[in-house]
Amino acid sequence: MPTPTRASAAKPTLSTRDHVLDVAERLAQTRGFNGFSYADIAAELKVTKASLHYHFPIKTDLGCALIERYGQRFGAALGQIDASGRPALRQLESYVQLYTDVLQGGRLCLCGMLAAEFMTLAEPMQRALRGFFNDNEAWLARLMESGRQAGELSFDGPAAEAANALTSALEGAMLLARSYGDPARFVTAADRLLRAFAPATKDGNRRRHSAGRRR
Amino acid sequence: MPTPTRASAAKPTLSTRDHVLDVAERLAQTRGFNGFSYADIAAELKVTKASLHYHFPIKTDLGCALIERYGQRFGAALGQIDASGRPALRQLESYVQLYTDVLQGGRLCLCGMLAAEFMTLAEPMQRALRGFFNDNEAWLARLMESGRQAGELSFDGPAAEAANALTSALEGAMLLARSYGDPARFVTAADRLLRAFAPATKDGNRRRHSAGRRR
DNA sequence: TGGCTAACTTACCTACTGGTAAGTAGCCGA
DNA sequence: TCGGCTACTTACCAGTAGGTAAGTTAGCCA
Repeated sequence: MPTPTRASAAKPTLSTRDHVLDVAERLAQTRGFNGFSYADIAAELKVTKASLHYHFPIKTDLGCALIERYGQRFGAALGQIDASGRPALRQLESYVQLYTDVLQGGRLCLCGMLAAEFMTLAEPMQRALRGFFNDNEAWLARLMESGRQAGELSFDGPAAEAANALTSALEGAMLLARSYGDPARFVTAADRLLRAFAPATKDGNRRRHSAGRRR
Repeated sequence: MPTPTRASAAKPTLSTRDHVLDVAERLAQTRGFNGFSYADIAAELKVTKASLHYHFPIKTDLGCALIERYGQRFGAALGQIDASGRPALRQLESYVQLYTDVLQGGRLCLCGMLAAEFMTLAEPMQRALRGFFNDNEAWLARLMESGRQAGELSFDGPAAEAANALTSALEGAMLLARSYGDPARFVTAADRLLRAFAPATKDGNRRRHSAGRRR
């Protein structure tokens, strides 16, 4: 399969390398980075291990590429939420929906999974991982702070702390929900979290938001 | 080292087997269950791999023993919290402190770590893991429900859901805090969570609890 | 004192791990 | 048409994984 005629559009070949990343990503999100081998990917794509090493000389290269691509996609999704211009609480719901979608595909957040394996990862992967969480938290904190200022969200303390707490809680909820094979567990926990950020109503209660399916 | 004269007290030998579990536990909590091998334990204890296989024929046996012992210790700690007879919010703080202590030792919760690796674990370990989370959630739900009835805690919805959400959030907060090598991140997130369960005061705000060190 | 058992060790096995070296097939631009 | 490049393959490799078989040693009990 020698570069399938490089199609019409862009420059990069958009082929084997991407397929490798797709498979590796799925394996990493379900079994962990230490839970799959080059041989697993090779078997699935019906190529040789050596061909994988051509694209990603050592496994750390593969891991870094995985985090980078995941981070870019995630960033793009956040950009879309931004662009929607909806109220902050709705944007927060969309943010949570990102996690729900991943879990419903039987996966964990790639970076949550890698965080568990953190101590076994080479330093470049550790750095990339922290970068992902930093970007994520920065975006969330910005949303939350502006939401609070607009009176659309309510919480106390620094927005960065609230953002970190929310991300952490979502990562943990994915972990536990998958152990029970029950994504609904995640949705329930996530709803509860979101409710805590809804602004108080006149009677002093917090607004109860959509009990049903969003989106 | 043939059964060190079976000492004075109890029946089991309280020796190599326990040392093996100690080392395996630490490795599992730092590197994950797939992140260490029999050889790692053997090297550290200066015994042969085969001797480990004598105590735990296959790795799944070791894993199950790990979860069982961890669950018993955790259960005992919960029993002590129960027995303290302190107000529910204080008990909740003690519960959180259990997690803080683990993290400060550079470790993750054993079962949180195993939850990440869930899909790679043999069925007996998966069952044992769900058992741990069930027990944990049942204890927490009981505490929270009775705390709510006593007016010492405030939250809405089923106590079991609140319990699941709290445990999930703590597990996730450990994960992220360790990636940053910064246990304070965990403490901050945990404080925020606890605050959400404190009963409302007359002025409609939630009581701000001890910003400093508990315990 | 002689056999039984617990707790090992020595020596080995197969499968798989990440990784490499050297070759090759097809395209592409000069 | 020829050299060079990309994207592979074949054929390896050493190290490590989990696991086993068979022996050894020391205490314990009858």
